[in-house]
Amino acid sequence: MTGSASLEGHPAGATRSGLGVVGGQGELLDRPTTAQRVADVLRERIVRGELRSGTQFGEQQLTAALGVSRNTLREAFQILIGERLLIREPHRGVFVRRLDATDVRDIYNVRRLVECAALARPAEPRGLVEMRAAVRQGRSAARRHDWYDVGTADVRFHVAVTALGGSGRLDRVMRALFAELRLAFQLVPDSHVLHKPFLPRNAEILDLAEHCDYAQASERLRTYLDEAEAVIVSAVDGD
Amino acid sequence: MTGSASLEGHPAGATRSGLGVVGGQGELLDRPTTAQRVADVLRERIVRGELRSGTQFGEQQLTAALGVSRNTLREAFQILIGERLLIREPHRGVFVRRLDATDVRDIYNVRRLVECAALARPAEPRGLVEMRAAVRQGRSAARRHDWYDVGTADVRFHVAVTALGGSGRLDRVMRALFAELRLAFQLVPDSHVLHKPFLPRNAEILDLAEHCDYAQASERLRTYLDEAEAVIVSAVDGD
DNA sequence: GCATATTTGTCCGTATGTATA
DNA sequence: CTATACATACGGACAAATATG
Repeated sequence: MTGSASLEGHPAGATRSGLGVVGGQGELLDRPTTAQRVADVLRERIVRGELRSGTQFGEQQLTAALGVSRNTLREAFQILIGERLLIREPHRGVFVRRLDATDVRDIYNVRRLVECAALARPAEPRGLVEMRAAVRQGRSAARRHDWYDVGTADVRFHVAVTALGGSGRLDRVMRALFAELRLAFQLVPDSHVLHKPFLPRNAEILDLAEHCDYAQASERLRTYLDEAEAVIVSAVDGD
Repeated sequence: MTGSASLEGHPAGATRSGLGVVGGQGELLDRPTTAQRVADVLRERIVRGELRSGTQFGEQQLTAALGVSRNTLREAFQILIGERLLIREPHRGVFVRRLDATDVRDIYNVRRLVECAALARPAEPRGLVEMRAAVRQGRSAARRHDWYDVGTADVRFHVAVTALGGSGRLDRVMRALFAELRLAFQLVPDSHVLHKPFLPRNAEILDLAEHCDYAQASERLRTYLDEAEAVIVSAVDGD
C-alpha cells in the first residue's frame, strides 16, 4: 500500500550488506545482519506511521519489496515481535500491533514508575544537557508545525530522563517502550492537540531539575504523565 | 556437550506441534510456534546452567539435536538474542551470554530502580500472597539443599515484588532480566553462599510490607540489593 | 457445508563470504 | 597462504491452516 521500497536494490548474490544507515541499537559493535537491517527499516516505517496499526505484513509481498528471502524476513519479524511492535496471529500472519486503552494505561504505568524514579535522584549534568537539547528540538519543530518531529523530540526528552537512571539495560527497554508509545500517539487524530500542551511542561520539568529540585520535578512529571495518558485514552474510547 | 536432547522426536513432517509444556509468556492466546518452543527449551537449559556461559550454539549440531531446521533454529536465536541470553558474534556464531562486573552492576541498577519503586507504594493483597508463597518455597528448598530451587524461589519473590508495580509490560521485561540474573548467579562458585543469607531478608521485607511499612520495606530491599550485588561482583573480580 | 486458492509454517539444498587451523 | 569449517543468505518444496467462492 505504501508503495514499494527496496532495501538496497537486492543484489541477487547472498550475504551482501548495503548501507544500513539507521542501525537501531546494535548488540555490540557488529555490522548489522540483514535481518537486523530489515527490522530497522520496518521499525522506522512503523514508528513513522507509514504502516498503520493493524496492517498485515504479507511475506510474499514484503520479500519482493525488500529483496530478501522469506527466511530472513521471518527473522526480522521475530525481532520486531520481541519489541512488541508486531504481533503474530498463528497461521494468519503478522500485523502491526494495535493498542487499546489497556495497553496505553500499562505503558504509562511503566513510565510513571521508571521515569519518576529516575528523575527523583540527583541528575548528572550530561543528562540535563541532552534534555535541554530535546526541549530546543521540540520548540523548533513546533515552529515548523512538524508534529511528528515534536513527538520525536518529546521521546528524546524522556529517553534522556530515563538515562538518568544510569542503566544501559533500562535505556534499551524504555527505547522499545517509546517505540510502542508512537503507536499510541497515532491513536490521537490531530497530533498537535496531543503534543503542543506538553511542550512547555518538559521545559518546566527541566528547569526544576536544573535547580536541583528533584522531588518537585518528579512530581511534575507524574502529573504530566497522568494528563498525557488521559488525552490518549479519551481519544481511544471516543473513537 | 550436554548430551543430545531431541525436541520431540522430530516427526519428519513439517508443521507439527508436540506438547510444548513450558510456554513462556505467549504473546496472546496462541499455541506457540516451533521457534517459540525451541527458544523455551534453550532458555530453560541456559537458566539451569546446563549450557554454560560462553558455550557456542553450533547450528549444525543443534539442528540435529533438536530435530528442527536451521531456519527455525535461527528464528529461535533471534528471540533469545532479544532477551540478551544469547549474543551473536557476526560470522562466528551465537554464544551463551557471558556477564562481566559491569553487566552485574547494570542489572542491579535496574532492580534498585524498579523493585524499590514498586515496593514503595501500597501493596495489593494478591501480591503479598505470592511473595509469601515464594518465601515458603525458598525455605523448603533450602531444607532440601536444593540451591538452584532456592534461586528460583528468590526470583519468584522478586518477580512478585515487580508485579506490585501493576504493569504487565514491566513484569515481562523484568522476567527477562531475571533470566539474565541467573547467568549472574552462575558466576558465584557455590550457590549456597549466595542464596542462604538472603533467604531471611526476603522474609523480613515481606513482613514490613504486610505491616504496611512500605518505605521501610523499600529501604531494606535497597540494602539487600546492594549486598547481593557486592557478593556477585566480588566473585567475578576474584575469578 | 464443501471444494479450492492463498498464505503461513517448516524443511532441505546450495552458493558465498568469513574466520580459523 | 591454503584449506577447512561454519555462518549467512537465498530459493524451492510441501504440509497444514486459513480464507474464499
